[in-house]
This record gives sequence, structure tokens and C-alpha cells, in this order.
Amino acid sequence: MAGGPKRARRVTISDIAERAGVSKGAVSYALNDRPGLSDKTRKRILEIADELSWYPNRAARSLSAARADACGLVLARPAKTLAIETFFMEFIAGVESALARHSIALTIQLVDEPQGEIDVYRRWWGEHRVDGVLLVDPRVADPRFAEVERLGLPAVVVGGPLKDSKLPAIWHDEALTVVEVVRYLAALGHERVARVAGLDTFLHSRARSNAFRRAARDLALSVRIVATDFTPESGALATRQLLSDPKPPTAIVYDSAVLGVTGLGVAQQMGFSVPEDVSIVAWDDSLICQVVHPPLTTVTRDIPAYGEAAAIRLLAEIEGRGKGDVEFNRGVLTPRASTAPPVAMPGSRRPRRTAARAR
Amino acid sequence: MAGGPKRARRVTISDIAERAGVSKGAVSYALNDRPGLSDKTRKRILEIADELSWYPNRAARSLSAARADACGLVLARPAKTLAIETFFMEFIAGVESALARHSIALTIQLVDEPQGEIDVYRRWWGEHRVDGVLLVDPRVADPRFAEVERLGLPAVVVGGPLKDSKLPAIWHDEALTVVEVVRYLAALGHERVARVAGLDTFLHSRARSNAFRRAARDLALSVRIVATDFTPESGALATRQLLSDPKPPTAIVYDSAVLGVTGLGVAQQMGFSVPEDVSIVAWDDSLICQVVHPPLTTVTRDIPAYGEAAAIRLLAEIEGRGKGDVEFNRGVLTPRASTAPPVAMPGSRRPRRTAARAR
DNA sequence: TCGCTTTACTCAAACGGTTCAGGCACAATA
DNA sequence: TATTGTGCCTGAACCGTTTGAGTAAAGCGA
Repeated sequence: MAGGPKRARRVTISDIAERAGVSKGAVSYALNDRPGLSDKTRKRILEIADELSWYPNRAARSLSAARADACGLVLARPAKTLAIETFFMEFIAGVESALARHSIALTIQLVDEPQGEIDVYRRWWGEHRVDGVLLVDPRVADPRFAEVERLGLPAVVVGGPLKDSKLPAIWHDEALTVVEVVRYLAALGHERVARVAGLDTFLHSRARSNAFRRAARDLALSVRIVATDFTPESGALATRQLLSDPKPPTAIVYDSAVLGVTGLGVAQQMGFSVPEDVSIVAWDDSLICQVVHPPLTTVTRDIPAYGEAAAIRLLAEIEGRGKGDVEFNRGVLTPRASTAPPVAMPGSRRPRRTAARAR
Repeated sequence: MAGGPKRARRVTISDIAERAGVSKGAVSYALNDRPGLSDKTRKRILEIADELSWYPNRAARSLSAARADACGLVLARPAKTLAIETFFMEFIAGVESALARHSIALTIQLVDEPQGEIDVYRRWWGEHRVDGVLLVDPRVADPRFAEVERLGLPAVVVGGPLKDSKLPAIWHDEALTVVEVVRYLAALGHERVARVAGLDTFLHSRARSNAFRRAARDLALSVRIVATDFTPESGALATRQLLSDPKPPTAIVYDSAVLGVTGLGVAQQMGFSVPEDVSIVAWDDSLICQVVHPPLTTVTRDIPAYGEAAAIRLLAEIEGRGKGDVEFNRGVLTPRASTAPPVAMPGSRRPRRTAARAR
């Protein structure tokens, strides 16, 4: 009671019915564009609804329609890496724009660990809080898929396709893009390429690593892959490892924008000039890749559009008109100044230092 | 019908009542820990509920309790800048963690323009979709406040305090932090300082600008302020403007991490050495500030904690036990390598170039 | 034994929509 | 004229939960 804001009683269809001198049922028909009313009455009801600025009570509607008019997204990455990875914010923006068109809300929850994610799905579905969910960051032997199927909770996996689950997925061909990148580096003349990968338990990261190794071997390039946990710290470490090698790679492909930018910094700090001594490619583009010097060559995807497509597929799934996986446009290479032909340094152990930074 | 997932009928309190041989009312009392039941019956009911893995149907509960058990957050910045600013993701993480403890969902919507934001509030409140909202990025003469008050929608403004509205706000003392930063730069020996501000319509940005100007004048420093729209492009432009001056500032304070990193890049590209020729401070910290070279001196705030406090205040407001504004810990200066005493260059028009980049 | 309180429940009405089976008036048809 | 529609609308049940009113039985003091 202590001085909370006054809550005006909100308008219901009964108010409209009373005012229009008809029954609740008639009002419902009018508001939902269903047949069985004369145009005159329909128009009058709609006008009154508008005049009273009526909005349907979602709880009431959900209760009888058994729909929540909301979709869910659980993010299970540590808050620290979530924030610096622009992927998710862009993805959410895309999902949102698709859902908003259908007046469907997006409910978000952040959790610490994968098991917590499953608990959220159970609760959400049990409470009828969501009609469906998007599963991101599919993992190897991911326990979420079986649980979601068991619950009967409509879901779309972002990334895939999945071999061990019948859940629909939206994905794009990572392998083709990887081949494009490796071929590009080979064409520039690179013979020793490396990849700083993300978590090897993530399907997409693993798929890229496999494709990378294969593509490099096909082109007879020497290849090294170092795994990270997507944190800048681990990316810096990986870069140091790679560049400390007696024969360091002349091109490094990073699995995210953050890793790429971090790697660039470390390389420059170690006295390597980019792109002269080492070329750098980052996987997802982000404005941060464009403002560093040199700007990074990246693999660019339209992430908001990806999110939008995922949401559209989920809505189809919820309405029971789902039909298999969706293949999305693959990422394409956007060359910038961080990649160039390697400067030959036959036999030399020490990198050329064009812009040495004092200790 | 076309092959959508099968939906198992979900458990209701009637099922529990039947199984326990009691009425629905009794079940409700047991599940809500209300008096009027013997311990034995209560225990039995709870066991059955657990066994059937029952979850309360939120729609039904909302309908009778007139609560939505959800809070809303509308983000009205362009998707592009939203994604690169880590502030919001961190903020959301904090909000989320507080709400999750009360099993309250967070509903997010992105809109293009401020008017759309108001429409969303109207709809959300009309539909009983949320119990309250957090208003971010308060502006000068912000139309949202009056509308939210008119609706009676519980809200907490993030940033403030507000002069022209009775809405509760959570804020921290920008002026004190600004003074700390300016004093620090003055103590290092800087005599010409500049600020690359965000949108001047944002209250927090304006507050910082005012405090900045005053603090610099108090210390007899020459001061320049350039406004941006928070995009990297506008930050780059502002930096170029400032550094093209015959007597360029020897220290620039940027209003965001993105602006700061962009500014650093531009400065270095223009042949200015950081921190020798120009010191750089960025307003919010982010890992990206730490991985560039040199790492940026920043104003650090605990943003997740800020979000958490905002959510807690909002919950209080919703329950009608609100009590004025909340003052949060102000940001503190975290000095890193991007700030140092300026290198004197008496009369020289050209900056010293310690690490000139070609062209 | 009676009256009174307490305990432990039941019952039914909300909450705000949707939906379906009528019903009434009027027109068309046989 | 009787029958059959048809258009337009009403009334009531229903979705799953909360909640206040009602009640039967038990407990208790006198």
C-alpha cells in the first residue's frame, strides 16, 4: 500500500460488450476478425475498443488458447564472454525483429552452466511461459536435445545440422567458408597456417577445425590448431604459443572477432608486423575488427538475418508446419589490410620487425 | 497437424487434487505455503506435485493474481551500436541474475525509435505482459516518463536523478568521477584536454560534459568537447578534428569503450603516439580496452551489479515498497598505459612521431 | 450436555478471454 | 403454409489458478 503507483483498472472485453450493448462473445468475434457479425456491429465494437484503448490480456488469452505468445532464449556462456562477443546481441536483434512482427515476446535468461539451461527449459515449458525455444551453441553429445524432445518443447537448434537428434536446425556450411579462407591464404603464398579455435566442444568450432585441417592438407600447407575458451586471455596465450615457434605460422585464423583483435595486439607486441610477418583473419566481423590497425580481414555473416531466419523457423515449428532444417547463407571472406602475401624470410628465426614496439 | 511435436497434456492442480483425494483449493494452499492444512496433508500434496513434476501455469496464475511475473526492457538504440557497446549485455546479465532469483522473466524488445518504445510500453502494460519496466538512456525532455506515469506502469529510470519526473531512478555521481579524471590528467601535466562526448540528448552524456567543462576550467585547463552519436565513424571523425588542430589536446576522454578504441586507432594512424603525444581515457571499461596497445585507461563501473541493483529497485517499486532514488557506486578511474605525462613540444605544430605508420 | 472456538478442509466465484451450441428473426424455397 | 436455411447474436462452459466464504468435525471449558 505504501505509496505504490495507482493502478487504473484496465479495460476488458466485458466493458466493451456493455458499452456496445452486445455479449462478450460478439466482442471476441469482432476483435479476432471472425465471421458471424454484421459489418455494422463489428465496426461499432472495434471503434469502442479503440476508444477505450483496449489490449487483450495475454494471460487470459494464453489460458484458453494454451499459447504463451513468447519464445525463449537461454544463454549459457559466462557473462564476461557474452558481453564482449557481439554475436549474441546482433543475433538477438534479428530474432527480436522477426518475433515482434507477430507480437511474440522474447524472454531471455542467462545461466551459468548447461544443466541450469535444461532446468530453465523444464520450468518454462511447465509454466507455459514460452511456446518454443532457440538452442544456441550446440555441443558434442549435447544433453539438451534429448531433454527438449522428451518435453515436447518446440525448439530450433542454431548451428548444426545434427546427426543424433531429430530437432530442426538452422545452419550454414562452415566447411565451404573454411575452404574459401584457406585457399585465399594459400593463394597469397602462405605455407604455414594456423587456427586459433574456440571451445572444441562446440559443434561449429569443431566443424571449422576439421574443415581447416583438411583444406590445409589438401593444399599441402603446414597446419596448427590451438584451442581456446573464447576468452581474450586464452586467445593471447594461443597467439604467443604459435608465434614463439621457431617456424611460426605466417597466417592465423581466429575463431571470433575478440580472439582476432586480441591476437593482433599480441602479435604486434611481440614485434610481428601485421600483415607483413603474419596475416590475420577473424571469424565473425564486428566493428571492432574495422577500427584496429590494420583492420582485420574477416569472415562476415549477416548475423541479424541469421537470427531472423532462426525465429521464423521456430514460429513454423511451433505452429506444427515445420519441415526440416534450414540452410542459411554461409559466411563470406571480407579481405582487409590484415592479410597479405608473407614476406619471405628464408632460414631466419627472427621475424622481421617493421614496427617494433619498445618493451 | 503436419507432424508438429506431440504435446503431452500438462499436469494441473486438479490432477494433484484428484490423486490426493482433496479439493483444488487444498492443493493451492499446500503449494503456496498458506495455513489451513494439516502438515500431513500438506506433505502428501507436495510429494504428489513433485512426483507429477507439476509447474504452476503462469497464465492462470497471472490471471487471478493480476501479475505477469515478468519485467520488460526496451532498447531503442540502433542494433549496430547496441551490439558493439558491451554495456547492455553486461547490464542485462545483471538484471537477469536479480530477476531469476525471484523467478521473474525478462522480456526484451528492440525498437528503432523512441516513439516505438512508448508504444511497446502501452502494449505491454495493456496486455499485462510485464509488471514493470526499466527505462534506459534517459534523455532531455524525455516523453517516456510522462507516458509511463500516466499509464501507472511501474518503472525505474536507469540514470538520473530526474528533475522533471517523480519516477524513481538509479544513478551514480557522474560529476565526481569526471572531476577525478580531469584532476588526474591535470596532475600528469596536461594543459589541453578534450572530451569526445556521446549524444548530447542523453542525460548522462550531458551531465558528464557539463562536469567536464567545469572541472577543466576550475583547473585552468583548455577544454574542447566534440559530440558524437556513439558510432565508431563519428568517434573517428571527432578524433581527427581534435588532432588536426594546430594546438591539439594532449589528452582525450572518450564517452565509451568503442569511441576510445576507435580514437586510439585514429590517433596512431595520424602519427600520434599514445600516450606520449596524446593520452586516452575511455569511459566504460570492456575487455576490448585491455587488448589494444597500449591498453586504455578507463573509467570502470561494475555494470552487472548496476543492472542487478536496478532490477531490485524495480521489484520494490512493483510491490509498492519503493522509496526514492538509489545512488549506486560511481565509476572509478583505472589507469593503464594509455595515459602518461605529455611530452612537451614547445611551439611545435607537428606532433612527435615515435611510431609513425607509413602514409 | 451445551455452546464456543479452532482446525482442516470444501465449494464456488472470480480473473479475461475463446469457442461452441443454440436461438431468434427473417428470407427463400417447396 | 410449412419447411429449411441463413445471418446475427446470446449464453454458458472452459482454460488453471487463487481466495474468501462456508462447514463439518474435533477440542475444550463449564
